[in-house]
Amino acid sequence: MTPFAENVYAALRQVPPGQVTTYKALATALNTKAYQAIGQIMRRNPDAPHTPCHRVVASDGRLGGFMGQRTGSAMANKIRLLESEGVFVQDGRVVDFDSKVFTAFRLPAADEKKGGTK
DNA sequence: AAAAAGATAGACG
DNA sequence: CGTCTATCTTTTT
Repeated sequence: MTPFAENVYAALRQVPPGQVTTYKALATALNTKAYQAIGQIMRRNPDAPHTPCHRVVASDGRLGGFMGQRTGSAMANKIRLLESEGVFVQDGRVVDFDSKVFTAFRLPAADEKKGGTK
């Protein structure tokens, strides 16, 4: 597990159901510009399905590319999952995306070291 | 160790 | 609207 990925998960995990985040938001939360790097980690998803990569969308509100394909019935299955959380997707785009984008990350890279209480 | 690829975003014409 | 570049990490050879 890479430290960077850990931060990505920490931020992604902060996204509540019914909401979605964008690569840009994650990158900003991690104080980095590697939008692709974040997507890269998602693609491998070393911590799947613990990491809701389907909850991450492009800055335009589009789904982007999840299972390695921007189109396909397989992706439709993922969309169905989002609907279950309250995130509807139409035409490959998130409905009311502007109101569902979550960018209030708590800056996990700050010091989520977890040492517990001590 | 080095090189290539990757699910983006932004800017320019 | 379409095309190109910049950015960082991960993975593979």
